[in-house]
Amino acid sequence: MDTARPFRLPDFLPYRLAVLSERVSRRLSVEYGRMHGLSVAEWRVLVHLQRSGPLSVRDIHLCVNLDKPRVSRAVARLEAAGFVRKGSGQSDGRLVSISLAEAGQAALDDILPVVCDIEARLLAQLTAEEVETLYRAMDKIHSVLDSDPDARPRSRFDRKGAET
Amino acid sequence: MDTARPFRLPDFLPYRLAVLSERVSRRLSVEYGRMHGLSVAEWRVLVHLQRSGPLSVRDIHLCVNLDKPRVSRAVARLEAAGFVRKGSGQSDGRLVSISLAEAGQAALDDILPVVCDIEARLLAQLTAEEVETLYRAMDKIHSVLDSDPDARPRSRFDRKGAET
DNA sequence: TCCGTTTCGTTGCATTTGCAACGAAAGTCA
DNA sequence: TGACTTTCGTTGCAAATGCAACGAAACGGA
Repeated sequence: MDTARPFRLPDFLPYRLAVLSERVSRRLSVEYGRMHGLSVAEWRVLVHLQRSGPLSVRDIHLCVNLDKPRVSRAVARLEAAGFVRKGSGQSDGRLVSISLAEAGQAALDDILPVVCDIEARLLAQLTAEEVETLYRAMDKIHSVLDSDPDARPRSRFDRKGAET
Repeated sequence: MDTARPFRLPDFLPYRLAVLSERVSRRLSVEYGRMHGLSVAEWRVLVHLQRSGPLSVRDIHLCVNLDKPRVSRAVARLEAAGFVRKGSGQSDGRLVSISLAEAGQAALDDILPVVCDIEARLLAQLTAEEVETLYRAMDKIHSVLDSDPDARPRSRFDRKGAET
C-alpha cells in the first residue's frame, strides 16, 4: 500500500523548530531590545562576558554560536554604548581583551530578571519530567548532527552545560 | 541562601532553541540548496503548494510563517526557475493564483525523500515517547506565547496539524 | 453611482547576514 | 636571523531580511 503520508510542513521537525525558536527569540528581543537597544548578538556577548570574564573575540565566537564578524561588530557597538571595554591583550598583540564595563553589568542586572521570568513562564506549563525530556531530546538531536559531516560542528560550550 | 545560579547561556531555553534550530535548518538547506538551489522560503512555498493546491500569496503568507514580501519574492524566483506558475485569480482581480508546475513537482519528488530521511535520522535516537513529549512540550510553549500580547501570533496552520 | 476604506501583491530602502579576503601579529623551521 | 605559514580581528561586499509604503483592485455605504 505504501500510503506515504502526504508531507505536512507543520509536522516537520525542522520547520517546527524554526517556527518555535523564531517566535521565542522575537518575544525575547522585544524585551532586551526595548530595554537597552540590544540585539541578540550583543545580548549573547554581554551574558557570556559576565560569566567568563575578559575574553578575546575568538573566545566569544567559539562559545556563543556567532561568527567572528558578528562578534566583532557586536563588540564595537557595545563599546560605543559604553557597555564593554576593549584592551589589547598583553602577551599576544593580536588578541583583544574584552571586558564588561559597569554600564554593561547594570544593563544585565536590568535585563536578566525579566528574561529569566519569561523563560520561567514558557516552561511553567511543563512538568519537571517534560522539561527534562525536552532537553534530553534536543541533546540527542544534537548528537546526531555531531556525527554528520555535512552538519556544522557544535560549539564546545553547547556540548555540555559548560564547566568553566 | 538564594544562590541565584549564575546565568548560563547554554542552559537558557531560548538560546538552546535557537542553536538547535539553526543547526538543523543549516543541515537541511545544504540538501535542498545543492539539489535545486532552493532557499528555505522557496522550499516552504513549494511544499505548501503541493498539498494545498493553487493559492494566493496571502494564503501562503498566512500558513508557512513567511511575511508577504518574502513569499512574493520567493514565488518570483520559483516562477523564473519554472517551478511554479502564476495566473490571475478569476473572481478577484487582486489575487494571484500560484500553482505548482511539473518541474516544481519533480524537484519536490527529488528532495522530499532526502529531507524526510534526514528528519528520520534526527529522531532515530529518540524513543516514541520522547518524540511525543518533545512535540507536546513545544506545543505547550507555543500556547504560552499564544496568550502573550507581546508575542507574535501563531499562524493558524501551525496551531493544529492543519486539517486542510 | 460615487467616494472613502480595506485588502492584495509588489517594490523601496535601510539594516543585517554570511562569507571571503585582508593586514597585522605570532609562530615555525631552516 | 629570515622567509613561510598560521591565527586574530576587521572590513568589503553581495545577498537576504524586516518593515513601511505604494498602486491597483474590491468592498461598503450613502
